[in-house]
Amino acid sequence: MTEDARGVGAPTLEDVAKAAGVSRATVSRVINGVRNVDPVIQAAVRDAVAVTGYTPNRAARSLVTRKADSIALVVSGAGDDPPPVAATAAPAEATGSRVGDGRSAGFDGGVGSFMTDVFADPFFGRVVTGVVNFLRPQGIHPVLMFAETSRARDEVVSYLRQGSADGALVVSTHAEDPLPALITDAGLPAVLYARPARPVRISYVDLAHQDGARLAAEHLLARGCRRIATIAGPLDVPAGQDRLTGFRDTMARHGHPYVPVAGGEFTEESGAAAMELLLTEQPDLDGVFAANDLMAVGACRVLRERGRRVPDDVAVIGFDDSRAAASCRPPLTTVRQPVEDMAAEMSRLLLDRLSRPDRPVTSVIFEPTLILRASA
Amino acid sequence: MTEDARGVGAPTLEDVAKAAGVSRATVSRVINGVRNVDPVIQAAVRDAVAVTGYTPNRAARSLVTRKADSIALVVSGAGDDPPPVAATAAPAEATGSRVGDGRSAGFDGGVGSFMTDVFADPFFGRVVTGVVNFLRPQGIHPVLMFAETSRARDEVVSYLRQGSADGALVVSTHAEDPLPALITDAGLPAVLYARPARPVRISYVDLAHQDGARLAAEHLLARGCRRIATIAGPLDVPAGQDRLTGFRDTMARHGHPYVPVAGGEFTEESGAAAMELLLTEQPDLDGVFAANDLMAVGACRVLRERGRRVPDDVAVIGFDDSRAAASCRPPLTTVRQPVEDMAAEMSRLLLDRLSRPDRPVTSVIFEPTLILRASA
DNA sequence: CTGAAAGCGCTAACAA
DNA sequence: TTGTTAGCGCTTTCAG
Repeated sequence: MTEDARGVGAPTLEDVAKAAGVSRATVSRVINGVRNVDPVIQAAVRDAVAVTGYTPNRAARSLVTRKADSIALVVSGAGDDPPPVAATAAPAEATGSRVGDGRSAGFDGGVGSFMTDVFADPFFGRVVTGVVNFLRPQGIHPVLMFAETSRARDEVVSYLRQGSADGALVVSTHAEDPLPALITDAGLPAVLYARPARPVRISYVDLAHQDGARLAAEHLLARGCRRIATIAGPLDVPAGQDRLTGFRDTMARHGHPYVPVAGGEFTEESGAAAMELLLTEQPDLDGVFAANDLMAVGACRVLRERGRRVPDDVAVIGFDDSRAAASCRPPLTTVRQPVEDMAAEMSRLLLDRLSRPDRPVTSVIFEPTLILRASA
Repeated sequence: MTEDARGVGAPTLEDVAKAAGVSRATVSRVINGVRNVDPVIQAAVRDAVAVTGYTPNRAARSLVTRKADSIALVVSGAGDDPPPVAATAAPAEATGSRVGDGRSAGFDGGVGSFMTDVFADPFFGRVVTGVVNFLRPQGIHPVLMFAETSRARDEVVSYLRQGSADGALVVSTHAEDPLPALITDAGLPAVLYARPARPVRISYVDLAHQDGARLAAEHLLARGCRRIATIAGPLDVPAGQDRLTGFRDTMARHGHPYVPVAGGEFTEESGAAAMELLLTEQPDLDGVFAANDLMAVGACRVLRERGRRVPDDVAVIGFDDSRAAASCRPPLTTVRQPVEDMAAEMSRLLLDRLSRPDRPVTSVIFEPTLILRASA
């Protein structure tokens, strides 16, 4: 063990200054790359830094710069507070919880459930990938927060107000999510993934969902499908609504005013269930557009189980181009949503706003593209 | 917009003190719940806090307490640095965070791939769930970091040394991962998920993998299976090795000195491939133990495709009791690894160590349990 | 039980 | 170009 547990004796600017025979200010300058420092002195300082093993203290720096050099990555839902459990004024600190046997007692309400659902969807991993890819080179790392209850939301706002993070990247999973409004009302910088269901003056990044759905419809039609149905996502979230609308519009424009629709929840299971329904209503259908890949995978499974060949009997198109699309059997033809790029752009917008707070609220809309694989 | 953009005029202790007609010290006391404060004054202070909308400044607090009230959640690999791009002698220490223009050129090597893989496994989401469930009530939120290259590892160490986080929760994905050693060598507090492949003086939480494998073997045997094979995980990671060893030992003890083994990578695809191999070697097998659920799911798929009924013709047991186990068809009988609880315990150990740095290195081993479902 | 005062380590004027 | 000097907002002795 090499001492220096970041505890007490951690070297400070003062130490380095002394070692280099200059002032604190000078050391600070070279460390922060400020111009106008004699090259010779720069070298001396660098040596001193190396010798002393100096590392700048983030708290001290933040205190004066008023920036945390940190951002929060928030996954937010729309839930209310969990059933007002015990009113046992939480004794601030304290922990305890001798684990023991194993089985999770599932305390703390539905936190686990919310988070489990979040991670079950490949979407979130892609967002993190995009965010980290962009932020890490800038030396900043996201603080992960979940805001599925009103208390959790307050904590997010409070966290930001304390200056623990300079801003937030918010991924909203539900339409009625109050967080975006809470954040902007507090005057805190944030960028959303996807346009908020209710208008809020906040920057966001989104996809032209309708265009994507149009691409799917046109492809199905061009392929010769004539008895086409669709599995929609939740209609209370803009993405679900837009994908359905876009699909219907295009179908109508091409002489198919009526399209059978079954609703799903963006999960594989719900997609399978919807497919069953559709098959009942129209046993001879020859084309299906699912509003996301997970549902398309479920649909494919059901089609196979029902003796339909994909794509020979029924062509299937998904949406997102998530990992599930490529590993599906057959591989899914799908509409690509460049989640990683969008997440990176979201980060860029936030950093931009942080460096120039006067910057106006901006949105960036990405264009989807059709990815051709085997299912259609 | 309601002013107070956490920018300039944020109320400070001073403001609250003034409003309450007391000193800063007193306000600080009530805010931090220190005893010995006149109830009347306490009330007055609380009012003042409410009126002013005061929120303590985290940087200022950290500076004096020397604690960040934050921990890092690190997913680490064993990779080396990406292709030695530019040899631009890295300017010693320094941070400077010279932000660039913005646009992420998708550089930084295969970060995306590493992260994508991480999220593809249901394991990680469970770890996060357990960690957040435990940490959030204490008001602390994890900073997400990936340490798949040597540079990334250095950044993690540096991040901790800067005091940006008080300690680290490390989930290692590879055997040769140098991070645990790097961290302890720097005298920084950390807890690992799973025993390190190479001995390191560091606390960790782990599962009695061998016992789990024994449970699986015994169940298969008790069920009447006699031609049993196993799909192993990567043997360079302790979990993979132990699950195989435990299975083999138990089988041997019960008169089955030879067990066909096919290797997998803990992924569904590799499990499917392994199953194919096994079927070739021993077409009449009637029982399979897969070292994790994902591989078991792949195995089930292949078995079905090859006309075997599960569990009638072949019984299948998985490991982990991940979400995939329950949603598999048929639902998987599996050995449960209480990941969420283990992650919570890991957090508890770290917090414990942080509050009492003298605490000795500790490990907690959880016992697996057999979860009976339909596949065996 | 409360107030006064001394910093924590760093940056950013302002001088020199 | 470099050094001096104020603080940033908070906790924490140490008096009172």
